[in-house]
Amino acid sequence: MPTLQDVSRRAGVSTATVSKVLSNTPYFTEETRRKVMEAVRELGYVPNLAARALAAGKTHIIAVVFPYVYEPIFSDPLTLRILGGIESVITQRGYNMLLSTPRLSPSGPDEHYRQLVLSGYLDGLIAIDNVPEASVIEDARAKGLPTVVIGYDVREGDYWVRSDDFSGGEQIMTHILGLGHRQIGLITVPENMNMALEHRIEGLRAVAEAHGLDFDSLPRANGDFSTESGAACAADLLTRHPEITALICLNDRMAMGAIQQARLMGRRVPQDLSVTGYDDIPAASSFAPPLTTIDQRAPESGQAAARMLFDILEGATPEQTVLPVHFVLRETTAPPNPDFHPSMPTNRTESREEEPPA
Amino acid sequence: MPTLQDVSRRAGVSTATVSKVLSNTPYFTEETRRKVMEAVRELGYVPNLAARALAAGKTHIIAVVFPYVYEPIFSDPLTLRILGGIESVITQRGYNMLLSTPRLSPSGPDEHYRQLVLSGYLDGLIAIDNVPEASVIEDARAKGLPTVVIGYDVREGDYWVRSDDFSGGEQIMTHILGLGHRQIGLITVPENMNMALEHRIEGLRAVAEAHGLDFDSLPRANGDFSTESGAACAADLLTRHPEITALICLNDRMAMGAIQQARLMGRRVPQDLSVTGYDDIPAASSFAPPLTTIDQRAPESGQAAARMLFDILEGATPEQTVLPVHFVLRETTAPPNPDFHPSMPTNRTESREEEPPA
DNA sequence: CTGAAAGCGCTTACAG
DNA sequence: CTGAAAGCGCTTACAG
Repeated sequence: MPTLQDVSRRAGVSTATVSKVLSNTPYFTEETRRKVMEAVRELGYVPNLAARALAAGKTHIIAVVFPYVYEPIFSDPLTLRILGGIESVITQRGYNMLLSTPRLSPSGPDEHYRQLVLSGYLDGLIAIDNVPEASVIEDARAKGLPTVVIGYDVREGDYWVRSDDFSGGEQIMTHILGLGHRQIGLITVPENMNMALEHRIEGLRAVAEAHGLDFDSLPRANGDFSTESGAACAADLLTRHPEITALICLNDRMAMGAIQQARLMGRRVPQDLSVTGYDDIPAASSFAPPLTTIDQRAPESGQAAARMLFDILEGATPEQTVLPVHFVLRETTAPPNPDFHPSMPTNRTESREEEPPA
Repeated sequence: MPTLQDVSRRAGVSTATVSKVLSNTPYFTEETRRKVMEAVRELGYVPNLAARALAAGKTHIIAVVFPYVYEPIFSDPLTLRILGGIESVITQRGYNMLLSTPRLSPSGPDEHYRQLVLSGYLDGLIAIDNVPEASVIEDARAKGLPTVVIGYDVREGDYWVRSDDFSGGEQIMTHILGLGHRQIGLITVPENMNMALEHRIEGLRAVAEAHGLDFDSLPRANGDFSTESGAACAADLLTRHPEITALICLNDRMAMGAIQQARLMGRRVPQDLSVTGYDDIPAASSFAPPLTTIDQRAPESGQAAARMLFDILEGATPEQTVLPVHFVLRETTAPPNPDFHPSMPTNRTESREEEPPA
């Protein structure tokens, strides 16, 4: 591959001049510029990024960090949408995106990741961080690497973007209560697993208590975000508390699992049981019935985080951002059915299709 | 940040020695090694990757290339699963993954991407390439950058991994024909859009013709992979050809759209209409009814591609790989219903839930 | 406006 | 087994 020196020789100027022309420094004649650009074209010169990085101290690489915690991030549809949002602005600015997925345990992220952060390879870092037990940005903070986190695990002085999870929780509970439900089951995840979900819960709690409900006495089961765990939680809750008329699930996948399980147990959704999700993943709208849920605008939060990072890189001091959340009313919620008696034996086995009209 | 030189001073040895100890070159005393490692620890030394890349000519960065063609890759669930497969082996080998999503037009990929490929920043490249009109690996080929493509748009001498799309097509058609269907509609994408899909079609054709069917006369509509386009195609096909009893869709999202549309038009799936998908995306199993489809083992193909790349990097000459595909029988296919008469008016509006048992 | 020269932080033959 | 020194390909004050 041709180097800067090859270009300078061919153009009959110094390497300094070539470098300046290429980096758009002002102050050189049009003639010089022309000669240089011609040599570049003739030689097919492309700058060596490693050399440039070493000399200039800038790599044009942004790390996007999605820690592996309890499950592979690659099975979470939300991830891809956030990533897409981040990618669009990084690409548009001419930067490159290094996708890093450190394994995160209570003792911190893995060694390879830590080395990467400290290696000088990165101009900036965007991390999802909602796990209270361990941080993926400690080294970045120590090194002073420009960083923005998407989530809640932050400290004073960190830059962050987050979705308004509290409001999402409020909106869900307001909707369910407004429909007339009082026997409400909760499908959540264990405490200390995810701070975003804890804020959703606080939103639920605020509205419930404002309505005089004892939130802590509501039946509750913990899943792990997966569809399967949602089904298991629903089975547990509906057998232990057959009086339940509404199930609030903290993500869409658990909601979809819960609906399938409820159907197996002879409950029609939404007639005999209302169910809500959270996230509005692509499958939510094509699910049958389409899921009532919260759209947290994942791509926008990715974009906001990336823009914030570039602001920092340019020396600005951006404002922290809380992104609004949007309630999506679809077909899995309805008023409680006064005629439904859970003890009534149902002999319908799983039949997902309608019977032909009589 | 401390440099190699700081370490060498502290340890009382040369930088050459430190470098060798760190890179596990043999031939130095245990004592030297101990001194060096201690200095490294005390100083918290982390090698500068840009300097290492420049000096050694190896960056430990692998680019993963998912071209944008007709739609954002970030809305395709398959993408994430392939990416997950690739990531697992790249991480395990201690490499970093640069995710690049060039915009691809008939005149080739965008300039920024081309610069990246030629910049010396990359040790290797893994690209999805199924679009016949333009290649994302031309520059990599010219430069001699180790590359493996997932897909069909390859030339003699390229390394590739692909899923057995032909067999997938065969298996689908065998299943549909075996059920007794002869009035079959096809939901595909336009020609020259995707070579993998063309191989699926050839598989369908082979089996159809072996059964004496005139494949080219089968009703066919073109979508664009999206759920919405699947619905539109189904609407088109079922109105123009109400005699259709089975719809073969070339991906799951179009199949899900088709099923929703069919229901709107008063067809029960699978009783009045069989529908098949392709890909077995996560939503396929939780769809109602669960989708009969083909599992193309996306994560495995990602892994196979990454392993192949490391083989090349180590100087081996790996074999091209065709990955087997797996038929997934679920609940959207059944024998044709002799009693169904499409002309019969149906007054059922969209009702995704069962009626209560009489 | 242009160039000579030092320097970014490593690795790698080559000597010893 | 260890070290001196050149070199990877750029950028950046500093002079002129």
